[in-house]
Amino acid sequence: MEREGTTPSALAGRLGYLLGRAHLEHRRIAEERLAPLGLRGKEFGALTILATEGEMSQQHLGELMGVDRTTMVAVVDALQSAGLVERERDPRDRRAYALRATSRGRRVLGQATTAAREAEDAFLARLPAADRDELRRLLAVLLAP
Amino acid sequence: MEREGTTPSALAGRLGYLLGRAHLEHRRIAEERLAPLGLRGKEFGALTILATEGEMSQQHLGELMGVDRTTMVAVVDALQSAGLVERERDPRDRRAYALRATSRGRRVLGQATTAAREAEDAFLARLPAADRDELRRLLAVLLAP
DNA sequence: TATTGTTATACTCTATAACTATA
DNA sequence: TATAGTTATAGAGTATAACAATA
Repeated sequence: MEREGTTPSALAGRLGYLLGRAHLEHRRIAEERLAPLGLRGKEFGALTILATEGEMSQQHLGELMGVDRTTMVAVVDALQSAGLVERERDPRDRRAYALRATSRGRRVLGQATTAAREAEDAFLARLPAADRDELRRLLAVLLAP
Repeated sequence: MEREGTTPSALAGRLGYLLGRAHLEHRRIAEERLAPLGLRGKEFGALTILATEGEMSQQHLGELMGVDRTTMVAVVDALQSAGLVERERDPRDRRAYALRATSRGRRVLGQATTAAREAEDAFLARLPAADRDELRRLLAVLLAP
């Protein structure tokens, strides 16, 4: 897709169209704000999970994110090159890594979290606060297991 | 992405994550229901616009959909091969087409619209009716011009 | 000169298959 | 045998550049 444009009335009520456009537009804003920190969206998500939930394998991290393990290699490569995540072998299973956010990773994550919140606020600017929470709630219900 | 899985608590409130997962899941269901009719999501969207708003050029159709004109070529090719859309030159500007849904196109669109509504219902199954409308309303506000 | 549709091409994203090292 | 990580590779999907026909 190329531009934002206006919603054609024929698609105005189509959920797929609305979700697709909203997702694309939010991602555009979020990637723009994360770029100065050297982070892509997936890297930010991975760093968030590692900092919040502690050490885990690449495979498990990928499962939590809904990303294939082959895709996770490049994501963790990027985080490691930037010094935000460390790869250590898990002593209980030396096939797997114990991935860990570095202190620098936690510091950058703090800035990235602020940037992400600003991106959300920019994207949600047209909605009053109550509606923002309602949108999050509705989406969370749809994705609940 | 590969599977559905559960939402990791660290990302549960992240709008980008919620929108991305919701969009992906809805598209999965919708493409599944449209496939028996020989339609992809974009083809369904293009056919809907043409049937609703009348003849227009490929360029204009692409702009309404938020899709590049080079991408529209294959979309319209598919619709034309299936006999759902006709390409005629616009007599007022012979560089452009006047794209038109055929009667067969309108007939298939009727079935496809039913399939799309069923897909939306399946996706929204967890939400009461009032919340479904609310979700659509909130997304529409965010995308308003 | 500019624009519509087209093609060739390249780039991004992601998954499948096959490898290695461990289990 | 099976699994974690890796690589090579292939397939979508989409965009950029260049072209022909028309304006």
